Amino acid sequence: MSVTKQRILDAAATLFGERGYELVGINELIERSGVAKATFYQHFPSKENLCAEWLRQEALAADASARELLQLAIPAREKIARKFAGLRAFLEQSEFRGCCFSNTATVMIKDNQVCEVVRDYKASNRLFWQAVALQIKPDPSAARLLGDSLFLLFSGAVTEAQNAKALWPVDSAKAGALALCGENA
Amino acid sequence: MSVTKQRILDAAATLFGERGYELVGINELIERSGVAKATFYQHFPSKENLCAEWLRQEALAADASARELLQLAIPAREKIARKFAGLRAFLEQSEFRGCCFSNTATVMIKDNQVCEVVRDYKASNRLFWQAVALQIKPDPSAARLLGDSLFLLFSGAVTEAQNAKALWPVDSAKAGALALCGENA
DNA sequence: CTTGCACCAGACAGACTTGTCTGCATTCTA
DNA sequence: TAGAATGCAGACAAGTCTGTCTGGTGCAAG
Repeated sequence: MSVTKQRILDAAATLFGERGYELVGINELIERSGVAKATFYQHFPSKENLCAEWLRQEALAADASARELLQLAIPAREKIARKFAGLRAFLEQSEFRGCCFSNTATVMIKDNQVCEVVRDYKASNRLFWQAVALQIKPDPSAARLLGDSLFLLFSGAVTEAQNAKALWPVDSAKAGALALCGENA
Repeated sequence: MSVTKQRILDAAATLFGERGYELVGINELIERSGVAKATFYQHFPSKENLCAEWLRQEALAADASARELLQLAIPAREKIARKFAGLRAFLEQSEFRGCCFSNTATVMIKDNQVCEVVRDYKASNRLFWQAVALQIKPDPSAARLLGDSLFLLFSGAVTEAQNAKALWPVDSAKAGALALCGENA
C-alpha cells in the first residue's frame, strides 16, 4: 500500500465517516489528502471503488477488535457490556454518526461491490454475537437465536441513537441484551 | 390540500421511498407527477420542504395504524406478532426498502425540519412500544424498559433486513421480542 | 546521463443539480 | 363578462458532480 494511497484512504475515512458517501465529492477528497486528481485516479478507478476499499479497511479493523474481545478470559456478560460501552464512547466522540456500513449502503443506487462489503461485514458481526451467545447458552440452536437478538438490539441501538442524537438507546439495548441472556451467565 | 399538491406528494412517496431523498431530483419528481416546475415551486418552497411534508404524511398514517393496533382487544403478544408480520409483508413487497425516516435522516447534511419530523416519529414509535409493554408488565418502570427493547429490536430488524436483503432479522427479532416478554402475557 | 515512474496542477467535457423566471392557457368566481 | 387563480412549458442561471486529459516536475535506478 503506497503512502499516497493510504493518505487518500485516510481522508476518505474522515470525510465519508463525518458526512457520508453521497455528500462528499472527489474534489474535497483530493484537497483533504493533498493529492492531485490525476493521482487519485491512478490509485482508484472510481469514487465507488475508493468507498469499497475504505469500508474493507474498517471491516478489517472491526473484525480484529471483535476477535480480540471474544477471546478474553472474562464472562460473556462482561463482553457484552464492553461492546455497548465501546458503542457509547464511539457515538459520543463522533457526534452520533451511526454505522458507516449501514449509512453507506442506504445511499447506493444498486447492488454493487460496496453493498457486498457491507453484507460481508454484517455477516461477520452477526457471527461475533452468535459466538458470544454460545459462551452463554451451550445449545447451538438457542445460541444462534440469542446471538441474532443481541446483534439486532445492537444494530437498533446504533440506528436510534443516531436518529435521536441521544445515548438512551445504547443503555436500553444493553439492559435488554443482558435480560435476554438470563441469569445463567 | 389541493389535488395537484397531493399528486406531487404521491410521487414523492413513490420515488423517495424507492430510491431515497438524495437520489431523486426535482425534475424526475415533477415529470412523475405530471406537473410543471413552476407549479411545484408554488406548492413547496424547496425540495427539503416537500420531503418534510411527505414524512409528516407517512408519520400520520403510521401513528393511526399503531393506535388502532394498540386498542384491539387481543393479547399484547399477538399485537407484537402482528407488528412483525406487517414488517415482513412491507419488506417483501418493497424489496427491502427499510425505514424511510431513518434512511432520509442519514442523508441530511445538518439538523433541519426533516430531522425534526424523524425524531418526532421515532419518539411516537417508542411510545407505542412502551404502551404495548405496559399491557404485559404492569410496573411502569419495567414496561418502559421492555418497550425500549422491543422498539430497538424492531428497528434493528428493519435495518439489518435492508442490509442483508433477507427476512431472517424479522423472525429473529420477533423471537427475541417474545422471549423478552416472558411467559406472563 | 537517460529512462521511467510517481506525482502535481488544473483545464475540460458532459452531465447533473436546485431554483427562478417569462409567457401563455385554462378555469373558477364575483 | 372581467379578473383572479391556478397550472403549463421550458429556458435559464449558477452551481455541483465524476472522470479524462495535457503538460510539466522531481526523483531514483540502471
